[in-house]
Amino acid sequence: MDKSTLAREVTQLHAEICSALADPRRILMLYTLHECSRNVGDLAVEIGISQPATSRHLKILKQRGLVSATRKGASVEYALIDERLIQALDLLRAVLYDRLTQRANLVEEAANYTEW
Amino acid sequence: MDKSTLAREVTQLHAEICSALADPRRILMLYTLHECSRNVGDLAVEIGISQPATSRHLKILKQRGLVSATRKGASVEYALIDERLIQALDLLRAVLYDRLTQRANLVEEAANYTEW
DNA sequence: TAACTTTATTCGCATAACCGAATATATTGA
DNA sequence: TCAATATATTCGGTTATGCGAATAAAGTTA
Repeated sequence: MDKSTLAREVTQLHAEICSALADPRRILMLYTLHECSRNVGDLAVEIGISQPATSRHLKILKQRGLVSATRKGASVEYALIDERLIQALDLLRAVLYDRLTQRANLVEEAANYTEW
Repeated sequence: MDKSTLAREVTQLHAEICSALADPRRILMLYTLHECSRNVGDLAVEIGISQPATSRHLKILKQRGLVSATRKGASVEYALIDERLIQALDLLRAVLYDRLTQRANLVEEAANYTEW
């Protein structure tokens, strides 16, 4: 594998990590697991989705190396792998907030905007 | 709109930003635009994809508020909106590198692994 | 206006992602 | 082993995303 092929592979993996983040439930899961590790059932209740859906989302996060899974008796405890995932999410959220704030200011300034 | 509805909306937008990052070409575009702003044609050459594909990817990045577009005569110059997007991408790439390095070390340590 | 350059969009299609429902697997404890 | 609990997977169908090819639209210059 030559250098540019390697770079392409890494960028592909980079995109796969991002696509693991590209779902609101999975983002909530990561923030929730950042508080503390949890098993599937508790996480399902916390996020408000079904057990199979929770399990499938966790599988995706695990495949991409974002969470770890440890069996604890009958249940499986999932944990956030790396604090930097939260840092990255926070940065993106900050960009988002700036965008919303900016838009809100425009609305204030121009009262003829009735919806946005 | 109540508080939890708002939170859900924001998380949805958060996920939409992440999904804008969930493609290797778009990641390359953001890193490329971080060097300097470019028009569509130059970016297409740099990334190595067609002009229509480039335009479509840029449309997605623009819709999600990640790049800006400024017409400069016949061409349109695209620019990165926010440095923090690169910081976020770098953090995710660092997590990825750690994962790859860790895996490589395991391979070194256990010579009976022939593929990974 | 006509020819040219640059960018954006549409169309038809293929693939990937996601869901609910049902079911399978794993673990514990009686 | 059997019942109960916890987790994971499969199935079928829907929606979202991506592409190339063709075409439209916008801007420039003669």
